[in-house]
Amino acid sequence: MNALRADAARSRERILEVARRSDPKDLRLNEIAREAGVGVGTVYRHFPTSHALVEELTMETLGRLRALAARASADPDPGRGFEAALRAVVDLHLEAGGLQAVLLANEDVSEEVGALKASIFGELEELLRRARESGALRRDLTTAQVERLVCGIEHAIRLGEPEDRDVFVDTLVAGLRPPASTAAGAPSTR
Amino acid sequence: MNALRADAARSRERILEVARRSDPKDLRLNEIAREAGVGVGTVYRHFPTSHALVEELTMETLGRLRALAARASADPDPGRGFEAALRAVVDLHLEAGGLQAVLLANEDVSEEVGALKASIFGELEELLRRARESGALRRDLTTAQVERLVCGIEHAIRLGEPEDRDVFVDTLVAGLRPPASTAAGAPSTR
DNA sequence: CATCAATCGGATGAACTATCCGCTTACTGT
DNA sequence: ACAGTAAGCGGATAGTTCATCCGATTGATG
Repeated sequence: MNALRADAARSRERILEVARRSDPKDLRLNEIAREAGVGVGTVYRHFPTSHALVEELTMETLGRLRALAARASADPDPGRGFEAALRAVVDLHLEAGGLQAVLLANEDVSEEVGALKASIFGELEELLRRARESGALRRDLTTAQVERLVCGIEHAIRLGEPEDRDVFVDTLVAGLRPPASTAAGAPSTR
Repeated sequence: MNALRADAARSRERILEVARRSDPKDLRLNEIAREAGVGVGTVYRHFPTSHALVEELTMETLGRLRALAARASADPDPGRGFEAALRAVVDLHLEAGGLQAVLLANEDVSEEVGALKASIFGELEELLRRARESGALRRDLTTAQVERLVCGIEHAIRLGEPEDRDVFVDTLVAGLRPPASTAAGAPSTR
């Protein structure tokens, strides 16, 4: 279907290569065009929006996120799986600056991205459901809300030094546990 | 010292009035000039940077923040004072969009703002110190870090609906408590 | 009311976005 | 090998917003 012409594929690669070195939160398409030795029109042909470009840059990260969610879901201990996933997800956010924008967007440019996101959210929904049932996660938080809290922590870490990461994530993890948590006991609905 | 000329004072007021209606995170000085019926140069004369304008807009909020910190410090129960302050501070952040930028800036345009901030931070430092000692706050978090976490929560709330506020703040509050809080020696006054 | 420093206004240039369209080029079939 | 053609390319360009500069204006002062 998408038999890209040879020169087009080359341009696309050039653009992506340059874009990868740029800040995903502040992509200047014209500047990228110049650095990639390509016309502005070419960039806009391949990526009509800077968000489209961010999506493309984030694809690989999305793949890793899905794998990570699957692995966490497979953990026999939902609480442990959940916490591990949480930490890994925060790391992913910190590595890939565009992840937050891609995950939060409710409209996706690329269908591939949309499908990946749906798959990821499905997996996470299931993971969190089990975490809630096992008493590892507050019952009054939806998956979408947890996602936003992760974005908040990402924001907080970016405001300061990377060294904040561990304490901040610890803080988040602790905050997500049910209040008045009694170790491993039954969730006892408060 | 600052005997502002009559017309200058008038312009200044006009500008501030218009600016108060704008989004503090996205001030367009040229647009404000137009709406205020004033030349662009006039705006830039009074506020050389959009940050300077934000500072001015945030002055009142800073005053409220200081009062709030003082009140919390006066609470005989440091834990309760701390938690109350935390909730109020988050509210302040949500009301005044520019607060985060002003608090996080390490260089202040206005000396008045600098002095206010210093006073506030001093008060908060003391409040948090007592909170830590009383076991209401993790010992491995500095005041600056807590401030960043508050900014993170603000970010998370803004990503979604305002209804998230209460749960999110609960989450933060819970996360800030010392880990393994085995109620041992917990001074809780309830 | 003459003087002048403070203030004003907006023309202006720089930076960036995003579109449009004539020119060029890689593929296809013969 | 080569002509035909659709896909792709490049960059001129119009539209924005930012921030500066400076000649014209005006409020304060003696």
